Amino acid sequence: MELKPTESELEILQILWKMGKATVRDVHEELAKTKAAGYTTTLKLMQIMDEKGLVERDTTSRTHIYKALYSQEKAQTSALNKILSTVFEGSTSDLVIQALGHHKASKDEIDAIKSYLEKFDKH
Amino acid sequence: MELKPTESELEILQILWKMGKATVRDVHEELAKTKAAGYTTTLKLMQIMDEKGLVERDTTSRTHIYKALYSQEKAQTSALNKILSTVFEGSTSDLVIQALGHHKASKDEIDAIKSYLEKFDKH
DNA sequence: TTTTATATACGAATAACTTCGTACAAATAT
DNA sequence: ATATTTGTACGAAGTTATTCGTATATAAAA
Repeated sequence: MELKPTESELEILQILWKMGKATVRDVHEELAKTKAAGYTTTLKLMQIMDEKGLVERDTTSRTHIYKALYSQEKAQTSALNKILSTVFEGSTSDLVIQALGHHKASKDEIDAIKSYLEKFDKH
Repeated sequence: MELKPTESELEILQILWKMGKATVRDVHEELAKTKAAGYTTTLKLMQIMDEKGLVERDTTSRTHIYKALYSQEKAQTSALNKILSTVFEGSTSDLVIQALGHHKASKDEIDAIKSYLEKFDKH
């Protein structure tokens, strides 16, 4: 089960995560807002994603309805694992501190992280 | 200045970050430990990286000496930016919490993060 | 000195990913 | 009814990245 979305596939997944269910046209129009691409290009990509099992589609109607099978959380975990091993030498704390340092989180975000960290004291 | 390392180039950069300075053979032997690849493949990649400005090389001797110009920190920032926008919808706290949740940090790491967070209270 | 090992350069084959054109079927509009 | 629009399927061209073979030069070994 070698299922790792490519760059373009990830763009489509992002839209599917937001929309839940969507047609090729839905996705394509959303995509067109930020990127120039032909309709059949999007179609082809989504067909490939279906073959790979990244999405599933309901083909009962002429216009197929797609939804993501590869979840956002799976993508998050995979992305974190990858950069941890390739650029952070496995150090979670380095990653976290870098993230906090360069992408200034809001007060609320900081609080959310602090309260999350409390869990680690609770045992 | 469009300088973004590819997957293979990143593997080589990782080795250069560790070694500081290295020859093609140095890098290739290190690479061979985890991956099968011909010597000239590594050579070619490193030549391309030189053209791109990802590395620089001293060519005064027959055996060229390479070192990374693209720093590990730059790679870290770039990697974080990318996954923040592609899979974390820009939420640093989501990223941090996911990172802490799935890759259990050691007590020391948690402490390092906590003390880092104190800075955010200091104003 | 002659062979052998090791180095770079570079063209080209291969592979992976992306994009598009065309064919054709079904739905909608005229 | 006929034309137009909208949909899928699919082959293939285009692009980018990766891999490798061969030529050639230098250094080291025999």
